[in-house]
Amino acid sequence: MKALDITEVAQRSGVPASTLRFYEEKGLIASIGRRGLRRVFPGHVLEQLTLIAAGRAAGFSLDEIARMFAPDGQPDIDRGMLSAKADELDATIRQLTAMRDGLRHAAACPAPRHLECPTFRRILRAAAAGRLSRPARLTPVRK
Amino acid sequence: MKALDITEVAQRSGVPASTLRFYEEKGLIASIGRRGLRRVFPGHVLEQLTLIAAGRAAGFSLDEIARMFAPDGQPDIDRGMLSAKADELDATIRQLTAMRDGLRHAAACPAPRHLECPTFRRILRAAAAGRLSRPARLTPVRK
DNA sequence: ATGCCAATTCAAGCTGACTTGAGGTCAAGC
DNA sequence: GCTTGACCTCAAGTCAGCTTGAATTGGCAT
Repeated sequence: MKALDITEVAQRSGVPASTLRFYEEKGLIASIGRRGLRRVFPGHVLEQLTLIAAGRAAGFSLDEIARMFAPDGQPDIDRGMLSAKADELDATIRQLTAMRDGLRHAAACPAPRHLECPTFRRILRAAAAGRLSRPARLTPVRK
Repeated sequence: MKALDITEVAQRSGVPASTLRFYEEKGLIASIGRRGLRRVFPGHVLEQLTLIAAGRAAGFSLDEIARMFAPDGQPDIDRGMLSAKADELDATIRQLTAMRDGLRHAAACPAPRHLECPTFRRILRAAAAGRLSRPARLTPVRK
């Protein structure tokens, strides 16, 4: 796979150069040299970046993601960790679903005080019940 | 509903007093007076805290929660906004569901390299494609 | 050989949601 | 009336994940 300099990586991946440098510093990706001042990355860095984005989307921290890569950049994913995360996501999904239903109900319910509406209270309980553990951040809030 | 001082609220809700003060400063909850130095809150603050927790669980920021609910816990903003939020949550839920399925697959898949597994790649694409919108944070990382 | 321009380094700053610490105050118990 | 202890205020610190700014460097075109 062809080598790409940092600007090309930034353009193709949509990840800002500053973030690429930051990720390199953190050990999430590795450059294979320089072209003048410019970092040069191996072509597969693009897939790594996709993986990183997906991991972030699933709620992994950068540190956790870093732990998933072997030193050579090959994914070395702990399967137990993956299913643990899947379980976490399941809990999150249930919670979000309850919240969504709560919001829909609140939007439709004519009761003057939602906290007194039994349906809303039931939904609240459900939403508050399971404790999630990690953010599922997405949309890098790129403006 | 009976008034509670800050310590009682903290004990019953599990929310630290420092956080209660912080929430009050932010306008998310309101005290109704003092008993000596101590803030006194109306009894329904407990339900408001539940609502706040649920909102945080669903990925709303404190500011958003403040905007969605009047200080008394009544949904304040127009119903259109509430259903818009519900729609947002729906998108997030679909995304997380795809991600969860991806993780489960990765945990089970015997392929030596996930990046070479077609299913995993498809899931990666899906995860990278749809952009979630918000974090779903919970478990206040209370140690 | 001389500039230009973009990339580099390093430190500092930013946002969100709190927590922590220093120093002050108040009601209550002895 | 004095000590005690919990709460008070206000400022500063923390953590993650980046971004921004200042000063520097190096390839490329003239």
